[in-house]
Amino acid sequence: MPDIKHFDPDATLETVVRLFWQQGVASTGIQDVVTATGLNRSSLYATFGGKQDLYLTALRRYVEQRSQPVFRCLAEDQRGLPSIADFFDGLIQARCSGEYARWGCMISNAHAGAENSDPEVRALLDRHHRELRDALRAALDTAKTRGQLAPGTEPGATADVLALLAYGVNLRSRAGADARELWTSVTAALDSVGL
Amino acid sequence: MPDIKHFDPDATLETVVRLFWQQGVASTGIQDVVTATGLNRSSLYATFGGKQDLYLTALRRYVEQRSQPVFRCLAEDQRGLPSIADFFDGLIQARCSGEYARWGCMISNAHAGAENSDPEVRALLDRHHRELRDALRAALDTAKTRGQLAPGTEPGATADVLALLAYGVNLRSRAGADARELWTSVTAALDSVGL
DNA sequence: CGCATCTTGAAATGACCGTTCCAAGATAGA
DNA sequence: TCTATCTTGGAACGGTCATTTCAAGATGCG
Repeated sequence: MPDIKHFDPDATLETVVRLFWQQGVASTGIQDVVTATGLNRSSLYATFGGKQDLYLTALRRYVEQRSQPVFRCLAEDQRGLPSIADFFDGLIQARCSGEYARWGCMISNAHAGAENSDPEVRALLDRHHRELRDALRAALDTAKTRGQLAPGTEPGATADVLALLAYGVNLRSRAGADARELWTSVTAALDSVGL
Repeated sequence: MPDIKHFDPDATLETVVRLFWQQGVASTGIQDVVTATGLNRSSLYATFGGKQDLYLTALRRYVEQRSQPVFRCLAEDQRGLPSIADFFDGLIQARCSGEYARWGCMISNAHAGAENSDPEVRALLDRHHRELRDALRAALDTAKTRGQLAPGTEPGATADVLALLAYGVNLRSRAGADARELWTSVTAALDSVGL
C-alpha cells in the first residue's frame, strides 16, 4: 500500500495554525496555505478536507498545544496566587513580545469573527472558556486554603473575572497594547483579590 | 447644480454599520452592502469611496453614536460606583438581548480581525480604549471622593482593569455567554473595588 | 425650454475564491 | 518486474471579490 505521504502533516498543521492565528480564517486563502506549507491543493484536501475542516483542526491543535498545557500547569501549581501572577506574566509576555507578538489569542480572535457561527467552533470556544475558568478556580481554591485571599473573595466568581480579564489582555495586545500597561492592570486586579 | 442624492446617506451608513458589526469586514462583500442598502455600486463608491473607506466611516460612526454617548454619560454621572454598575448592566443587556444580541462590540471585533493592521483603524481602537478608560477613571474618581472605594484602590489602575473586563464581556457575549453569568463576574469585580 | 452637471443603473473588468478532476509519479506486495 | 493503489502536480471549474466604466436619467440654472 503506497499510502505514504511526502510531507509531514504535523508540521504542515503547525504552519496552518500560525496562518489562521495571525490573519484570521476569513482573510486567509487556500492559496496562502498552499504557498506557506509548500504542498499542493490535492494533498491538502485529501489530508485535511476543505477549508472549514482545516480551520477546525488547526483550532483544536492550538487549544491542545498552546492553551491546555498552560491551564494544566496553572491548575496543578500549588503556590496559590503566585501561580496566577505567573500565568498572566507569561500570557502578557507571549502576547506582546517574541514570535507571536500582536497575534492575540487564536481563541479570542475566533470569538470576534464570523467563524463563531459554526456550532463546532462555538463548542470549542465554550470548552476553552470553561477550562480556563476551571484552572483559575483551582489556583484560587489553593490560594484560599493557603489563606492568601482577601476576606469575602469567592474563588468561583473571581475565576470568572480573571478569565474575562485574560480575554481583555488578548484583545488589547493584538492592537499593540503596551506590556507594562497590561501588567499594571493585571497587578491591580490581583492585588484586590489577595490580602 | 443637480447634485442631490436619491437616498439618505445617514440611513445607508447605519445599515452598513450593522452589516460590518455583525459579520465583520472580511466576511461582508460589497454585494451584501448593495443588497442591504438597496442602492447600487455607483452611488456607493461615489459617496463613500472603496470598501476600506466605507468600513472606516462606519467604524467612526459606531464610536460616535454607540460608544461615546455612553462614555459621556458614565463620566458625567456623579453617583460614583452605582454609575459603573449601571454602565456594565447596560453593556451586558445590549450584548446579550435585543436587536444586537451576540453581535459583540464592533470595536472589540475589530481588535481581533485583520482590519487592525490598518493604521487608521488602529488609531481609532486606541482612542476608543483611552476614552473608555478615562470615563471609568472619572467615575472612579467620583467614587473615591465620595468615599465609596476600598482602601488602597487606585482609580487609574482600576479603570484599566474594568476596561479590559468590558472587552472580555464583549468577546464572550458574542459567543453566546449567559447574561447572568457575565453579570455575576462583573458584580464580583465591582465588589472587590468598593467598600 | 435647453444646457450643464450630477446621480443612477447595469454591465463588464480582471483577480481571486474554494473546490474538483485527472493524468503522471511513486511505492508496497505478488 | 508487474500491478494495484495511493499521492502528487497542475490545470480547470464556476462563483464571487472589489472596482471601474459608461450610457441613461434627473435636476437646478439661464
